[in-house]
Amino acid sequence: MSSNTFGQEKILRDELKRLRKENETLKVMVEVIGSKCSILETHLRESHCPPYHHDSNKRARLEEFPFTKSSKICVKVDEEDKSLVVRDGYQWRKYGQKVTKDNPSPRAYYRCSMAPGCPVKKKVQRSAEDRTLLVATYEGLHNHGTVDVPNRDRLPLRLDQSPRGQLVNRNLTLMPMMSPSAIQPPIALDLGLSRSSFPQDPKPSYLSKNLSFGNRSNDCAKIEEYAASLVRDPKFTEALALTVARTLNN
DNA sequence: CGTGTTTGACCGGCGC
DNA sequence: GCGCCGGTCAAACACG
Repeated sequence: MSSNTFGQEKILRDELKRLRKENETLKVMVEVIGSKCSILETHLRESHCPPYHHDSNKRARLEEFPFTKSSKICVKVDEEDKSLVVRDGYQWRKYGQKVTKDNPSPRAYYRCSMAPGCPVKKKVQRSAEDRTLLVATYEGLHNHGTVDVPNRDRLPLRLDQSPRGQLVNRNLTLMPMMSPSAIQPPIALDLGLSRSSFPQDPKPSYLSKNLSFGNRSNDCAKIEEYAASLVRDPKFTEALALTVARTLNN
């Protein structure tokens, strides 16, 4: 073996390393782009879902202002994923779990633990209709600022390692630093990587045909319009860039 | 040892 | 008054 061959091998290894890194970068970019799609899906679902007052629970009467005192978000997760975790940028402490009458899935109760005395609570429960949907109901107003945390665990974009080894990107929260989250809850996004990470299913789920709103031309127009407005919004772009940068750093 | 989760017990509001 | 039900508490437990 000549030293020339060793040199070539080293070059090839370096190149392979570089390509792997580039591949990772591209993966993240695809995820972020997909997140836009999920934003639209979440918003559309919210606009279609009636407020969460269908049961006769009296406490629900307090929820008169859906986006100030109480609000609901839907997050798509893997159906096999039993955990009731919706990562929304805040830190939550679980204080209870209960099986409710109208839903076989347990409901988890969380309190915000980011600031002492923060009154915000959230309930997370799997949707009775769609088992892949986690419904998180927020109550109260945060008595602290928005999230700007260096801690990796609180990063908006998180790639979890599932027990089976594939990357599970549970959700993404985009919170422009200037938006008072006390007024509007963070937007939870599903990037659909739990499936797209499988080699046998290379197509990201957000690109798949079964987007629930994709069939109606009216919805498509709405989506296009909303996507365009998001792209024009410098705050959104900034948050997106920040998320990408943080992910790459980690 | 500190922190977070689990889970059975308990509480309070409401309908009958 | 009683029972049902959602929400909360708190002791036990797990984990890093």
